Parts: sequence; structure tokens; C-alpha cells
Amino acid sequence: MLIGELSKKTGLSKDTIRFYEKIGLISANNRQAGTRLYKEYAEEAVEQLSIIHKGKELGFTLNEIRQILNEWDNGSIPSREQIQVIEKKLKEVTKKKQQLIEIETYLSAKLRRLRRDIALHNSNKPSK
Amino acid sequence: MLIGELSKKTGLSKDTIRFYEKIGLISANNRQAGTRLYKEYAEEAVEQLSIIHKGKELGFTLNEIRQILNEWDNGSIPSREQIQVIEKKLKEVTKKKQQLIEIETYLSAKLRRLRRDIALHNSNKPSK
DNA sequence: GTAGACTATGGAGTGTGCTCCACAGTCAAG
DNA sequence: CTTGACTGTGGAGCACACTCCATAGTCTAC
Repeated sequence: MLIGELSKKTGLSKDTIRFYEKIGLISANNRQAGTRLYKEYAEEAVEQLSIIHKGKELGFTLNEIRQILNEWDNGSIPSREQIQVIEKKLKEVTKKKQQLIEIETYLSAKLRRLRRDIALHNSNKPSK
Repeated sequence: MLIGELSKKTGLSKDTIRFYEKIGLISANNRQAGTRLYKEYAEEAVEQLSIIHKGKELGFTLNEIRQILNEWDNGSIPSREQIQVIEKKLKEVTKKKQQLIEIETYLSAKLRRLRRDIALHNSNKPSK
């Protein structure tokens, strides 16, 4: 598929996709088009872009996402090392889960306080 | 407490803390020191910086974190609207939780494949 | 056979979030 | 009363992740 279709399927802009391809986060084949080349993306790219999108929303940098996608050229890195990288990322995911719970706790407490203030008809005099 | 102590307690650099104070994410009182003013931070700032740090690691922008901290000047915003903002953030937290699970699933599948490749003494010929 | 929507390339520009630096005042220890 | 570690201010610079633009070739439909 060409970039326009990929853009629609993923919700990412063409420029963003081109940028990701340029830095090697996703790959594309070349399709001959007259004197020029068009980029042909595999179906796989949709899932990869979905992971990139999620990773970004969770605060991973593109370099970290590169490790998550495991896009090292042609298995140049031994499997054992790849395993260690993935395990490290899984630990980071676990940490982020914990941090999410802590933020959720913080927000929930804040919400309870606000609701109570309103219930007491005291909405413009915060209790804290 | 002064900025050095706050920096040690939170693990954030002084420059970062000064930057957060400059954009109004945290606040400080002025303490007279000769002809100059030193910034005096309340104990509260430690928790706020902790939330900022977690928020950042989870991909929230500083403007989003501002909403999480709810640091609008002196309750200028009605409580009912504050409640809506917090509820929205809680929904975003829920979404991020789901995204974390999806990334975890992706990584786990990758890990299983790699482990199997090694078990088959086939470590340099990935199965996919 | 041309209008209009697509494609690629290169490079400039932008917003966010720091990070570093120079300069200068403060203050506790010896 | 000086040394050394602290403090603040202002501004420059930087890395990241895009975003936009100009230019130019391609392709489909009418």
C-alpha cells in the first residue's frame, strides 16, 4: 500500500510516517513509477505504527520504541541480547503501570475533595 | 526549604525545578537574603514534583500535568469545571492503562518467539 | 490531453522541555 | 575576612519529534 492509505489506516500524517521511515522505525519497499520511486508499505506497517503511537502516548522516546519494535537490521544482534532488551522494556512497562496507579490515586483523592466541597455548598472555599 | 534540598529530595536538577517554577507548575515564597531574594519551597512541592515526574514518564505534557496538579490561581475556576477536568484526566489514565496492556502483550509475544528460537538452537534464524 | 489528487525529496521552521553559562550576591566555616 | 558552596537572573543553545513548504514527477478520470 502507498503512504496515503497507510496514513488513513493509522491516523498518522504522511509527514509523520515519512519521518518514521527516514529514521528507520518502519520500512518500505520501492515501487517503480516512471522515472521515480514510490514507497510500498506492507500490511505489517499498520501494527508497527500502532505500537509506535501507543508507545509515544506512554512516554517512550522513538529510540526506546525502536527497541520495542526490535527493528535491528537482519538479526544482527544475538537473540539472547534481544531477549534482555525486551525483558528490560517489560520491566519499564510494569513501572509505568505502577506510576499510573499512583497518579490515579492522586486524582481520585482530588476528585473526592472537590465533590465534598460542592456537597457542602462550599464550592468557592476549597478545604485545603 | 531552598532549591538544593528540594533537588536532592526529588532527584530533579535545580535548573529543571527553576524551569517548573518559572512556568508556574510549582510555587515558592520569597525569602529575603541581603539585597536579594531566595526561593523558599514548601514541603508540598516534593509531592508535586513527584507527580510531575511520573506524569512526564507517562507521556503527559507539562500543560496536561498543570491540569492534573490543578494549580489554577486561587480557585479561579469553579469546582464543577475542575471536577470535569479531573474526570477527563482519569479517563486518560484508564486509556493509558489499556495501551500499556497492549504493549505488554506485544512484548510478551515477541519474548516467547525469541525464547523458542533459542530453545530450538536456531538463534540466528528467527522464525518470522 | 489536461485537471486534480496523488507521490517523493530536501530543507527550513516550530514547540516542548530542558540544560548550560556567565555573572553576581549570600552565607557558614575556619 | 576570605574561601567555597550555595543562591538567583537572563539568555543562549540543544535534542526531540515533528510540520510545512517548494519543487517536481505520476496517475486516474473525464
